[in-house]
Amino acid sequence: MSNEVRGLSARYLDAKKALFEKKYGFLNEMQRKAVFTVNGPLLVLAGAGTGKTTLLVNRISFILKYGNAYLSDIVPAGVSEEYIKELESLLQEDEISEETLADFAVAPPAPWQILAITFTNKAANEMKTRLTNIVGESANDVWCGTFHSMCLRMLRSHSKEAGLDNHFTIYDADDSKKVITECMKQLNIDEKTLTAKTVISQISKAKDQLMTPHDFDADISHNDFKMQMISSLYAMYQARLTEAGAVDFDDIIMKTVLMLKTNADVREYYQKKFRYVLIDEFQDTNYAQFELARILSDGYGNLMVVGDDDQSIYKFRGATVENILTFDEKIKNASVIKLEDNYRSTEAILGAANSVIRHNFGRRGKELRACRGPGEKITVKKVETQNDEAKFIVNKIMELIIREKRKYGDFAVLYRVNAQSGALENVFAKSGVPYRLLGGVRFFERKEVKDIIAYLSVVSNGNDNLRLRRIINEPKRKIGEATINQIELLSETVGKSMFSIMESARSYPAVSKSAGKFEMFVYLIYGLRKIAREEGLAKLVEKTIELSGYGEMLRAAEENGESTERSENVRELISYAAEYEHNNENATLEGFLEDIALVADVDNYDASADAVVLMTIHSAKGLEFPVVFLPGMEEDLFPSARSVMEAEELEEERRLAYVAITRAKDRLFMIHTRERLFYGRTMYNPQSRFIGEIAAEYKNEDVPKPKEKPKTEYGEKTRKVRISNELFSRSAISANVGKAQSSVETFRAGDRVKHITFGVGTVLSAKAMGADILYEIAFDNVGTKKLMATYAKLTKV
DNA sequence: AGAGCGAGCGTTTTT
DNA sequence: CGCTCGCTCT
Repeated sequence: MSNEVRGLSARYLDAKKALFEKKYGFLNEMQRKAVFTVNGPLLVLAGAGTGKTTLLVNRISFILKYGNAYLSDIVPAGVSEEYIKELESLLQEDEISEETLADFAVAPPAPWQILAITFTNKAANEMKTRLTNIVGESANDVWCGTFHSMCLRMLRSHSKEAGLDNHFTIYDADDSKKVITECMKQLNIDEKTLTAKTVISQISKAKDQLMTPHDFDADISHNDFKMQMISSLYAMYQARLTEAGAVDFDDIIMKTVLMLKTNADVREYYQKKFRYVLIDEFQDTNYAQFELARILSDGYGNLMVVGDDDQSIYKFRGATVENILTFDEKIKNASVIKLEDNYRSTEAILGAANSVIRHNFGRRGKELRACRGPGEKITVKKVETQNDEAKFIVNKIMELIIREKRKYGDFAVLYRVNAQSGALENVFAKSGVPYRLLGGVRFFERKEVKDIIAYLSVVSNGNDNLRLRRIINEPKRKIGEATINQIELLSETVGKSMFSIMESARSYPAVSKSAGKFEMFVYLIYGLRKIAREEGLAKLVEKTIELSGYGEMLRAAEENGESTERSENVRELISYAAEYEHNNENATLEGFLEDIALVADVDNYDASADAVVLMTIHSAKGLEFPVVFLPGMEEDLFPSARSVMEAEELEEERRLAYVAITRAKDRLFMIHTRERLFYGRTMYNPQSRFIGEIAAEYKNEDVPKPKEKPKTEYGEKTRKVRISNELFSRSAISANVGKAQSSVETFRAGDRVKHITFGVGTVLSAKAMGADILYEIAFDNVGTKKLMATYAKLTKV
């Protein structure tokens, strides 16, 4: 090769890279680097708000369009001086077309050769939507979903290799617990010796470690009495699931990994298939999930993981931060890229977040850099009770809506435990501020919904003994506990499912006298199976509700004055089925049940609704809000009392605080109370240590003024009212306020008024502020408050 | 079989 | 405080 040609090659490669750099100029340098690094293992440490989803979406679309174009040093044969000049001149253009870049494409994969795994359906859907916006419909063929949905897809295609029935049922946490409780009863284990909760978490841990009941039993560290019991329970539990043709959530992952490990054909099939594997939220993965990622990416070795060790908040349910901390030790030749430019929050908020998280040890070490202005300092507010806390939040929201022209949807109230939501909800409900409460009992966990789903499960899988038990006498069919136990006993001795015993009850003397009742039930299921085959899914759900007598039962309950909520929920399930049918051409009952099992919450947070959102900090991960309130910033609540004993747990709490702080874009309020009623007990806790960890320059401590002596003139008793100098006449206010506010009643100083939250009081002053009126009111029981007319909802008394 | 009542207990949660 | 669970009584 002559010197001249080599020079041309270098110039060609430079021009190519420059063109890509320019095309992706909307990303920062590190993001671009992560997009272009498509070969080999890659760890991206992405701090909060550093554009992680943007990166993932663009990396996938880049791979789809150009494959290995950026890194490749292939130079087309006979590349000419003219051609390179043309490329170089393209660089001067404002816009670089995709066609131009497509010429550089090196072996771009088909969409189905890319596997992108997230933790929640929400994240998966967002990724799909954004990907579709860039690459169009081909995004649908990318394997993009949660760990569980992707594994299920593999298990379904290879159910035989995984040792599963064609129609297996998925048991949720509730189902698992029931099975465990049954097993414990059978083994005569008292809940006082060993709680079902402990057993479940141990089994779950074992499955995370890919330990079968056999492995568990063989583990020498499990030789104490308790572990022996757990070991027997694990074996028994697993046998029950197998009989019922069911898998639990952990099984979905474990069985996939074990199948891939033991079956070379299946393994090689997927290893050849997936040229690129991407895993999101890697800090929340467990051992089994890491193994899965490792095996699936072993064909091409293109495994990219993204995460933030500082946001690992799910250790309590089996996540191992070590996965991300030691990724580059475990996976050879891994590149590491850090994203530290934060586009979300103000300097004050980031400063606070950084100063808190710095107190943790064992970090990868990242420091978020602010790309926005300094912003307002964080407000730390101390109040008396949790009721005052809620009122402070509501008032602040109302104030900021007017002062800063914000929408209700801009606000989030994030708390440590769901039990805090009650006091907040009360005040919100009274104030008239629209709010949405996340958490609590989810739609698919409601009893009536689970019951109907249990019917559908039995229709789909007659072996599902647990679900059969659930509905066999719901509504009442006069099949009592004793009878059911006999069926179960027979089922165990004969080795057939409970349903098949019921089918031929007449031939078993022990239960033959109830055979008539069983037949009714069996025919009900037969009938529903026919409907499942011949009519649509929504029809099936509807007829299940009616033919089972469940609908009748609910209607009867309503006539006795019960709320219509349960009927509504059940009907909601019909619409859900109709929607599923609408969205899936070949909708099957099995697919529907699977969807329900994996898509937990239909009332998911909908950012488009203009309402304040109330939720736990855990649920807020991955979300962002212009204004965030953190109530309950007290020791023993946050950090929780249980965590302060153990350094590791305290660090997890601190990461949780970090997540909470970094949700805020513009404003952050931390509130703590002097006293708090919690589980019926009053606690008096000092402010959270996390407030203390925030450097003073980022926070404003709003220390309550030294106990203001209650001024008698504000009191109900004396009826003396201080009249402010700033008082406007009624007409002056109206004039200032204009037409838009005509529905708001106006008041003048001295008027007695009533506010729905604060009660009765006397107007001290009224002042026009733009289109609104600001009232200062001395409430008889609450002291002085300033209220905006648009939200104050005052009435004359 | 089902109502009624008292004891006990209560992080965080997605799939 | 408010829910669930299990026991007892009808």
